[in-house]
Amino acid sequence: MPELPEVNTVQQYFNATALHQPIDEVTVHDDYIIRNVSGEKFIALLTGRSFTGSYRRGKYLFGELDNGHHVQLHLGMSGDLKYYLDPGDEPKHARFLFRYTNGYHLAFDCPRKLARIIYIEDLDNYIKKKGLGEDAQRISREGFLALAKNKKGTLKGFLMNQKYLAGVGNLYADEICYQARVHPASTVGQVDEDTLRLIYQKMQEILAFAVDKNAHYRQYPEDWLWKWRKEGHPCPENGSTVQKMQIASRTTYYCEGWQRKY
DNA sequence: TGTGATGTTGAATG
DNA sequence: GCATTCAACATCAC
Repeated sequence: MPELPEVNTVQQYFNATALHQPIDEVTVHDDYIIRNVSGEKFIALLTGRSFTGSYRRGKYLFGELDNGHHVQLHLGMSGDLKYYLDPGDEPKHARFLFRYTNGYHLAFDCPRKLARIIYIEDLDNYIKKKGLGEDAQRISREGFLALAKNKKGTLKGFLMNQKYLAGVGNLYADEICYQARVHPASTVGQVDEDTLRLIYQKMQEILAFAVDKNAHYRQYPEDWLWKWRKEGHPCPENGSTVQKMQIASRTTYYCEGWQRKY
């Protein structure tokens, strides 16, 4: 579920299901994903509390508690939330769940266990210490350009580095590079400013569209790379075939000849 | 059977 | 200290 638009969708789900109702009971099936406190401690910290709001920064979602503390709900590769009444509807890989006063449950489902749940007393301090970059949708164009200056790494590695900007992952990085017509392996510092502005603009358009569609990729335009992102597929723009290579340690797809390399 | 997958991290390297 | 790369993490699906 995991890049910015997907996490935004989960945040809306969280807001619609988790806020302003006391947590009667916390059940922990597997505390592997709870990284900074034990399952026991987690139960003690949350029982009787309620969530009053949420804050999302890139792929990082934080539930705000009525004591001012926060719970980080990072989805990893396969995290998801499910709200349900009948205990029989508990998802298969629920690692922990809350039962509310109204009898409903909210479960954190996570097959691959790469999620990261953190109990945080001081959110500002946590984010600062972590060095988490500004949200990709909220960063200013000037801020983006300043970050890109003199970077020696690849464009894709830059876009995906959460310390620079938070929210872009593997799929959206490829989409942004494709639509801006820039090769993902380009050296960031070599890309001229007009092109960086275009990359920023495409990033905003793509993220806004995906957020608007609640990250339901089936509703994405047919000409998005995402729709035919596989090796050897013909590129609709110039008749070349889609290439596959590793960039910044991630599988990357692009159209040779369509995307200029700097 | 083996491979790869929308994630991050910490160690290693330049 | 900073920037960058990459193996490791746990599980499932093709």
